[in-house]
Amino acid sequence: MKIDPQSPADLSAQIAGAIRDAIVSGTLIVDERLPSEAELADHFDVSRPTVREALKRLAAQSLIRTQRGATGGAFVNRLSFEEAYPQQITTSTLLLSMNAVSFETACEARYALERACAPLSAARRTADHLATMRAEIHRQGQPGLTDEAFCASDVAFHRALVDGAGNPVLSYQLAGAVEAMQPLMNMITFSARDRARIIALHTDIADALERQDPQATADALTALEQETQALALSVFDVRAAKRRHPPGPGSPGQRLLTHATGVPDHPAAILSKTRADHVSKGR
Amino acid sequence: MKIDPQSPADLSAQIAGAIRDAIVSGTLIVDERLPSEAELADHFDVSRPTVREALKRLAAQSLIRTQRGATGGAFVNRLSFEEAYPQQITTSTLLLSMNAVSFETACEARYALERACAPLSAARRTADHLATMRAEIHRQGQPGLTDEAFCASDVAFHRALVDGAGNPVLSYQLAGAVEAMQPLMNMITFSARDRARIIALHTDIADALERQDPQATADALTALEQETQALALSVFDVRAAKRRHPPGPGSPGQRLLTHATGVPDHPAAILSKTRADHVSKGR
DNA sequence: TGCGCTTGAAATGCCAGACATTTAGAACTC
DNA sequence: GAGTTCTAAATGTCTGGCATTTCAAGCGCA
Repeated sequence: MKIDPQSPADLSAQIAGAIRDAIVSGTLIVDERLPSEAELADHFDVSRPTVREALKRLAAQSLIRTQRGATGGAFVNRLSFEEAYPQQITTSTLLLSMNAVSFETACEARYALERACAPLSAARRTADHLATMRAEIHRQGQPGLTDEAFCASDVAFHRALVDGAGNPVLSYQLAGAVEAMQPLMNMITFSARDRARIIALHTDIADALERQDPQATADALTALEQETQALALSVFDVRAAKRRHPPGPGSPGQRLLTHATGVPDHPAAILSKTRADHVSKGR
Repeated sequence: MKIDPQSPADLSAQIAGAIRDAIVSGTLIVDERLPSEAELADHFDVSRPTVREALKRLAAQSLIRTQRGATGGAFVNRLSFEEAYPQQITTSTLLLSMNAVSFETACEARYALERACAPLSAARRTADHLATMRAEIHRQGQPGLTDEAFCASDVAFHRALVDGAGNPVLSYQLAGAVEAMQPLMNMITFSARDRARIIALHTDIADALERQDPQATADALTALEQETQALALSVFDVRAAKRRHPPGPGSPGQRLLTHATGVPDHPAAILSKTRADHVSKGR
């Protein structure tokens, strides 16, 4: 494991990269203890703070965890799905909010991915998954529910659908789509949305899953997608009409959000706070 | 923006979390310059090295970039899909290699996601995408091709299929699946695989996409999935037979890889090296 | 012998101060 | 006005040290 002191890149970045490669390639195995900071500093011929910066970079990606004390040190962390979820969601959220992604594109991707789960979920969903979905549908129908709570329930409903497929890899991959896109889409549409219509479509989905009918499940998801797209279109029309100078045909299209344009339409504060950084200690 | 000096969490982790929240919530907008390290140290009432550790954590997640010199500093980074790709792939690779994910589960997820792209790709694939796929098929048929090169070509083929959907969000979400799972799956199967059979199935896929036939595309993908699953089964059978004491019915099943068991079957060194850490400078 | 306490060592967490390097812009010269 | 030099600001790095946490060995005592 070597670094190049002449490289223009930061030493701490180089060191972090070298250690990361060792972890990814399996040279360092799970729960193995890395050399102490002093030993690493000696090995790479740098100072201890530089090594520490490198280790913090790795800790931020949950590749290592650190423990204080006599038998402490840095250990290769067994990256779990639970740990990876919040990072995935944070990254997906920022990708959508910082880039010129149209609502249509995000919505299309989200439902395409969810439809991929439909046949598996129809085949394997347990009674628990169905019960969760029914409960969320019921909650969504209660009067006085805030928009934020409706949005959260919506996410929980779709999470249950995805988890119903019984495939943790799928659930992980979908987490970014469902948990990041859904709240952003809702922020745009929920002020105008017709809750009764959404609830009816959710009921269609749950019914189809209960019957274990994959085609009906996919069709219901498609209907929900079209409903969402149509709703978004009307929202954008209203907004465009409100502006005195509606954007011409050469305009960049409707951005999904906020930060990219510097003109937030809704605060992003309802996004779940994620703290992907601090790795739980212990083995 | 405040931190709690009494918290058991590292100060640098707390500071990184506070700044991350500000970025995700939009309080700090893209390309905005953060206060200098000295000012941050003063604000949070910590030393400069501690602030630096926090900034390195954020840099490791591509949330900020740093610039040296008179007008330098730390800037909120516009997270691009290109930057997020390698992180996504590294994370997916480690999730698969460090956890007890069965080959069957990973394969199922991978093809479910890819089938989600099929209808979109059938509708929108350009001549370029088709040409890429045909070229990769041709390369796969050349004699003397190493297993690693065949694997790389396989990945390129499926990337073209996914990109054909013309949806950057989908392409990003699929990157983890295709680029991380495919090489791992190939490492298990490529020694035994029947290249001619794979090439025939790839040709079926390309043909279906050329005809813009979504159902045929999905069916061809399903056929490829079944071929892969069957191939994996036979590989596992052979391996089990080679062991003097084959695992009993209560065994944990066939793990996808390597690190989890500490007994690598194949070196993971062919995984593409990713350097998700060092953010390119400049705006 | 066995239990509990003390103490030491090892490791990370944190700090102070300093120097090196890079870079943009101001100031200056021609 | 163009080119050059100088300067200041900021990050990158190092030295050295202290604080804190944690385990384990050693010791005393019953």
